[in-house]
Amino acid sequence: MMPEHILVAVAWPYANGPRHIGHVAGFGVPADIFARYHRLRGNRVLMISGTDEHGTPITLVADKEGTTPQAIADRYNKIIGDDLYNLGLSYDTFTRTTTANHYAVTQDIFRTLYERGYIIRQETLGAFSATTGRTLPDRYIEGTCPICGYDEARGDQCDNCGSQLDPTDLINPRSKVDGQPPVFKPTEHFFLDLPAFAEQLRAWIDQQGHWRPNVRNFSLNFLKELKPRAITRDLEWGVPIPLPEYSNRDDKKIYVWFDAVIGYLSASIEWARNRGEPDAWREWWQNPDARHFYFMGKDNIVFHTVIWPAMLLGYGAGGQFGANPGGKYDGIPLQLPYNVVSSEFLTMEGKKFSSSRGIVIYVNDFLSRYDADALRYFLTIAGPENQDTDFTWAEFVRRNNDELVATWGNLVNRTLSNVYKNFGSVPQPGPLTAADEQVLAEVTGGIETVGELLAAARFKAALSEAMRLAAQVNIYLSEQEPWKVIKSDRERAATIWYVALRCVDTLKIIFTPFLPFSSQRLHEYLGYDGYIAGPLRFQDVTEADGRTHRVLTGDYDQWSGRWEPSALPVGQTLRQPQPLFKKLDEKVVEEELARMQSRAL
RNA sequence: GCCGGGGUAGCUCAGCGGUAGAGCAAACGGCUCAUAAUCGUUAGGUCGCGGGUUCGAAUCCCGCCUCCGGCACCA
Repeated sequence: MMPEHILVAVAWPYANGPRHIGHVAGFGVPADIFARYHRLRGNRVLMISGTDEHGTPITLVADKEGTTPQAIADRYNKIIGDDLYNLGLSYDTFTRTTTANHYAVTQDIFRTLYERGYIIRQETLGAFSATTGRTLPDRYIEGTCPICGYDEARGDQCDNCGSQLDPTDLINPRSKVDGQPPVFKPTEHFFLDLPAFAEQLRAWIDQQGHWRPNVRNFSLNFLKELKPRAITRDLEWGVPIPLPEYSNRDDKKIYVWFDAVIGYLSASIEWARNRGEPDAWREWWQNPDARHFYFMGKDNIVFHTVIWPAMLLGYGAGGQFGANPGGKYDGIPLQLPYNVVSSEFLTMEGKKFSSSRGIVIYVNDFLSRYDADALRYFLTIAGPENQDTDFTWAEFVRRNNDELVATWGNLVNRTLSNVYKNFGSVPQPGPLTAADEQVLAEVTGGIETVGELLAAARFKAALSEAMRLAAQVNIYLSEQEPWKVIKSDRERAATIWYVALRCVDTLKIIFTPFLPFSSQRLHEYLGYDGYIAGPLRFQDVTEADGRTHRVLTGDYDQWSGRWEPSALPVGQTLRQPQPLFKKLDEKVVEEELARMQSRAL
């Protein structure tokens, strides 16, 4: 089978603070499982993302700390990058939106859309901060609701009566940031002409029968009331507008969302350049057979199903980057998303995550006490794949101890301990019985069944099936009782343990996308060398302007793992095994709840 | 308010037109190689409420209750 080109496009974490486990549950972990699976299958995967570093919230954090937006972005780019590395998220390129490359690609898309008439100018009445002169987004304006009299209504809606509002509707409007009344004045903005693409988008989305129904329905509905959308803001922090009259102005920039989605393309271009093959990204973006999978939370659906596709349609095969005169992909437009995999939300002990109220567990804090695979297991088996789900410490401990440790960890440990102690290497089997053949066939079948579920982005079902297969091997061992058999018939015991080892070795591959760290350790206990999948590394990239930034990447071409059944050689020497996972004390629940309580004070 | 998605065993969830399912928790039993891990058996639900379509409805339709999300300048 020809290797497929798969683009795994992961939502860009916003760099105004550390990210909590809800963020990585929604897109990071699922996307990584998907990417790892496809790499094991031998497909050519390009997994890209980065930190999203423009926009109002970062400027507010900077103001509060008396520093620059760039300093804030630098700090959280580092923390978030470290988190993703520690979680084993195997990005080909995890970069950032403040690179010269990203600015160039963003401006190319803006300029191309503008020249083709898809970006139009319009004057609007904007709200500005009286103290800083910057745009005050509707959400940052508070006042009394003209309908119900609630005095903490926001500029976009009243949380008390639910009415849709304009900031100018509010009685006694004031900035949420400094309490001053906002200044309203006319300002020119650029609008993306979304209605120009409405029919094309509708026809395209109609054909996407493989999308999750909520994604498709929601997007089609969104198309019904499509209006031009402002893509600039009165802000000094952002990508400059690439038009002569704005080149020297520092008060109007491209809106963060417009540049953030372009990151999928700019990061791909950066990946190719860093690799020394500047046109390599075209194999994913202009190859008609490539498939693009986007992973994000449900709040971001329309940016990926409507707005970004509209931008891509408008850009087509043009611009400075898209054009490939005389090249292999001359005149071929950029690819639209193949699937948009949206997750629901994770809640924390029954409540919404809230940094300000202390209802939160940050990724780095979590990983300082617990293993990445334990978190990856929980977020996959109990995560918000199809509906909102709740993270509780009690459930985390229970799933870790009763499922991960007891079923899979114990199967590995009892098998390796027995074989290591009694044989030291993979034993030579005698003739296989029907029971032996059956368990081998069932586990081998998992390569197919779990693989199909992974390809369909049904991660919860895929991991459940893998766990069921591990339980099947535990049943097999209970029935065969090799620890008894060895006392009278060493050859038969050797056969049983050989079968169990083969099953464990196949399950190791099946579990690798979900649990890469423990699978690697198991790989070594089984006597193999090299990396089954990994490792990740950081790379420092210096651009033409002399600035340097750090990119998370990895040498994934070197992976030795293949999505195939075990071919464990008889006689291979095992290494001394250790338990794969840590059993957690029940006291962890109380400790963590107390920790959360103290943060809330 | 409008749009979308949920409400199924004590808990977490799967099923989405053809005799109610899984894991965990519970009760009992087996095993003791393994991180007291494991294996088996049992028990447990008028599938949010009310109507309708159908030979047959968790599953389709209508209404209602309730929870979550989105609603265009939060990202």
